[in-house]
Amino acid sequence: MELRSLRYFVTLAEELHFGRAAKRLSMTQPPLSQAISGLERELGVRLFERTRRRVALTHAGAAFLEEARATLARAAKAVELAQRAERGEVGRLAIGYLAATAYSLLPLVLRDFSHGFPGVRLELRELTLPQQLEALRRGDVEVGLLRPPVPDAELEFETILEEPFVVALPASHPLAALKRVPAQRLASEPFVIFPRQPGLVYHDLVMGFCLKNGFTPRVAQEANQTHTVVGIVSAGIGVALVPASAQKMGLAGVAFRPLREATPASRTAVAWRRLDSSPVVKAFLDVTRRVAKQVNSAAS
Amino acid sequence: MELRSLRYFVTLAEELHFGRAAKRLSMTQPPLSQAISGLERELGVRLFERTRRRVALTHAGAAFLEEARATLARAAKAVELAQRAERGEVGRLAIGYLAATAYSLLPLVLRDFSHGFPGVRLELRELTLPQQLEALRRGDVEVGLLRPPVPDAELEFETILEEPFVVALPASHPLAALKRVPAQRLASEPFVIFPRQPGLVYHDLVMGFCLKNGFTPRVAQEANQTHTVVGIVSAGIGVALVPASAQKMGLAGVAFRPLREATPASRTAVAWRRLDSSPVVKAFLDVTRRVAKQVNSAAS
DNA sequence: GCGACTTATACAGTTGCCGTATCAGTTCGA
DNA sequence: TCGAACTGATACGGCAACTGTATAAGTCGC
Repeated sequence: MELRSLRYFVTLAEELHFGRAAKRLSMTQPPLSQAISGLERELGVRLFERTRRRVALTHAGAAFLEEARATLARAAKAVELAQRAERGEVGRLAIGYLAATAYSLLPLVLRDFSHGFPGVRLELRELTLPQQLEALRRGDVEVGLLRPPVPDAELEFETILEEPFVVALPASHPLAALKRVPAQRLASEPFVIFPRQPGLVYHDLVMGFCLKNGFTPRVAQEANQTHTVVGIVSAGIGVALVPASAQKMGLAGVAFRPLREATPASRTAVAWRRLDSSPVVKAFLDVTRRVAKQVNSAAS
Repeated sequence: MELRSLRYFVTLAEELHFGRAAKRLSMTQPPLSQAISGLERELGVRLFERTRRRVALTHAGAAFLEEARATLARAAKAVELAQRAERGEVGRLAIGYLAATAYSLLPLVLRDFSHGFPGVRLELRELTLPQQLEALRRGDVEVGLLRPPVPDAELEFETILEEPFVVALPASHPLAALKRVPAQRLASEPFVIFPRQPGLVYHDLVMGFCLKNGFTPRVAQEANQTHTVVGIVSAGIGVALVPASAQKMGLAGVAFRPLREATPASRTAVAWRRLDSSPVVKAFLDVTRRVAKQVNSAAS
């Protein structure tokens, strides 16, 4: 049995007239007669009650009509879905992200992506950088929002966002009265700082900045995630240098001030498996780049 | 697009090998290659990732596979359903029945029918005889269990059950002490009787029986349904002659006793529209006849 | 680097679908 | 009552599309 037979059958069932049905099907009446009787023979079921003058559905025909329509609809849906899938408009996408991105980049990307691709089910995993690398390798997530670099030949990444570091101070701290903080004034402050770990550059960036400005920071506390660092600052333990987007966290008890000196860039990147040809991933990367461009231009 | 293409596609998606897929499809490899690339061209979607040596599904192909399988399954279901419909194994059937049959014939018929034809959804309507005739004419029910005769040329009926009348007595009535009641002993009793209505024969049957036995019953109360009559008897208002199957009602406070004399037959019939060619109706009639035959032979 | 393997292409034969012509039966009006 | 119009079925020829055989082209493994 072929879909063509079903299309003929449904049309005839609607018209109950071979001539008109044939016309609607852009064909002549004889082949339609043949096709229908062929279908009946194939099924072993009389679908139409035919006098020489009138056509009516049998009970079996009525039952078949419902299913035939459903079959045709499902076939159309299959085509539609395949085409949308190729354009990356359907499927699922697991996204790994650093807690630090959850307040700035991620929500913007998610808003744009879910708006443009409502057929894609998103799975969100808040993961640290090493967890993300592992998840990407294992295929647990398809893309990750993280800090470059990504030292893995299987993975590819692209820096999408650059922002300066700012000083995070307890709200009551005297330096919070300044509009811009000179680096020198931090020389005697206790620091909350990212730990030195292989693959994590923040420790080196912050240390390098301090050394360049003539002092070695006194480490009061280490923490390896930005939101943890900011939380510790809000508790009054010390000051910290954090990416400017940390201000978006909206945490009470913390003041953020730009530095007078130029800081290194805090970079955010998106990473994916090098071999991944998924159109959903491609679409996500496109959205991410577009959103990041807007964020960058709005910041400058 | 045709189902053949889908069958080819699904098989190839399962084998991921043109040669083996072609073998499973009882064809050679070249036409399969052509059919698949034709399908891809028609959809405008690459379904397979093909190197010269390996075949893999694309993401769009995976999405299409799911729908293609569903489409084929639905098509198979359509065929199955049409064939079962022609055998009367699916559909719906609205049954009208007298309250009197609800305790004896109807449950037996329903049990057998729903067992033999689980695909048929039953709709049950308890209706009086004139209501049933109207419902049958209007097509609200396809079949009816009722009292013959059926005075309508559009309808056909068949008597399926004959049973004697018995006396229904208040449980405390002196005559309840007898094993069989002589008709004469009812001469002075107050009677609960079916009203005289055109098309209803019970009134005439009961009156005829009494007259034949030498008395005219004194009418204490009229009621036009058997279960109402029995209810009134149980309230002590009088005695009544009712079909033997009324005993199945299981109503407290009523005793049933056979009569010493032969009574007219209380007949039950099944009726349907003369033009109705529904296989479901045919199947129901068959079941009804079979069940009635068992009931009749068990009673004699 | 050669052989085996796998998919794509070329070409010819056949099947099967479609259109034209026509038949057969029914309905309706004169 | 008879014929004209209408409707579905059948006959037959043409053509498109599918299938099979033969073969090319590219890849993997030894």
